[in-house]
Amino acid sequence: MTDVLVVDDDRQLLRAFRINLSARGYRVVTAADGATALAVASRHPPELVVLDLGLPDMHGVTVVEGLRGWSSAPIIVLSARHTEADKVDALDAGADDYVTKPFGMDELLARMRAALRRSAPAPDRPVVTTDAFTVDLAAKRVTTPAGTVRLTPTEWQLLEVLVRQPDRLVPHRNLLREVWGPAYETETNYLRVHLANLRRKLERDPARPRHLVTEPGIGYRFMP
Amino acid sequence: MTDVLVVDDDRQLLRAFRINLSARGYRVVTAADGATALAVASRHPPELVVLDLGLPDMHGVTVVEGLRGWSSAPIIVLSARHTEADKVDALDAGADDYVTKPFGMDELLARMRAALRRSAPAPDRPVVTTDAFTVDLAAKRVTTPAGTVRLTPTEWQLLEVLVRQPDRLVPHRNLLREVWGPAYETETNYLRVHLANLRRKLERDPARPRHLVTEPGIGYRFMP
DNA sequence: GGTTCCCGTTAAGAAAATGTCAAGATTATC
DNA sequence: GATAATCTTGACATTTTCTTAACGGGAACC
Repeated sequence: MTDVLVVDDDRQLLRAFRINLSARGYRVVTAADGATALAVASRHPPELVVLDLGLPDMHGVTVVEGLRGWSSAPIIVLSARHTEADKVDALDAGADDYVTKPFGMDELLARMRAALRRSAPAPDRPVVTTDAFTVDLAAKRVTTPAGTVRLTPTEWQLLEVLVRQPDRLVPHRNLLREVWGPAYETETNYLRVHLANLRRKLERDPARPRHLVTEPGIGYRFMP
Repeated sequence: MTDVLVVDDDRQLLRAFRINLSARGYRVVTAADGATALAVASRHPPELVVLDLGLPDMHGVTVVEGLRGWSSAPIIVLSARHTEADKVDALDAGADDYVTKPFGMDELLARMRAALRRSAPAPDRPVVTTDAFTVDLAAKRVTTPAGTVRLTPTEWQLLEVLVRQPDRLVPHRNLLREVWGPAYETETNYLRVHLANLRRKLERDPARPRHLVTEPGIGYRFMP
């Protein structure tokens, strides 16, 4: 089952999408504006995004950039604007396709299949292993030498953001924004507490973390 | 240099493509019908194909299928036909995008970039290397022959300002302003201390810096 | 030869960030 | 609606980083 996020402020259209896509075996999540789209996406990472550029709260290209910061899922942009400049902007921001309204549902479905086919050879690995634990992002499972570990929802989101970008230093702000939302960008307490919990569950020696590393004053880093 | 195969029976259009794409750094190969397209492609495998569906000798979809038999290069289809069925057929045959004529060259170029981006194997990050260390600004990682080095926040900011302008002399004032703020433009002490720390961590012989060079009385310079 | 200026080095105290813990609040689950 | 699980919040000890000041060396200049 493929997770699809549909972002549009037209409730009518959202309903049509939900019906059409569900009937074809997609699991559909919807959002009516850019902010909730980004929040929903980070909470529930989609495998494909259908994004209307005309959103009430922010420019669609901003949403594309926000998603591309951490996700490589294909993004199909919908828009009523036909000018070349609009298309070039959206595509260069990281969108995979640009469909102008009005469009046929069959065409959009075909474009979705093409985008998914192309992204299928998976730029992001489903499983990541270290010498202390193994993370299966698709199955949402973590195993250590001691056995399977239970993670809370927040712990999962944190771990996912870090694991999706191995060796990369993720600033506090990014972590907080992607897990808790833009309003919590200063709550570094949360990070300390939940990172500590993650370490206690995953690291061989939680007092000396080797895979979930602190970079004081900046953020955290996952090292395989 | 990216190899592009353009298939179209319109000589005029082929000429336009050759000029436009060559000017943007693509290496262009052309074919006027399906048979020669397949022959040329197998002899000289392209990294992207622009394919007009209206060919004199065979149906464009047949060409798509022929290419997909062995190549996974992105295929962008051009067509004068707007019906949904045509688009669905071409996309489901393995095409990555479907552009209807008439189209703008800027849009097509943007779609080519998007397709190539998606088919690219590894999104290589921009890194700066010297013979003593390597800086990955995106991941915030520095590696030396001895291994990875940990930098403090101010050390990172300093290094970033310098590395972003290779070979360029950055005055004290600029460094201080960008790292500490406009109120600290005279605190050259800070520079001495933190530059020394950077050198100790990065330079082969910190007493004789070869990459983080002092320009007495003026500022500092990063030399790759 | 001495003075001055600029720079590198060092170390100690101040400041800031982090890890840890536990209790209360919230949410989920049955 | 009760119970369990999870999250938030605040306090405190610890670690890391930054600031600050002092000292010495080297080059330019008188």
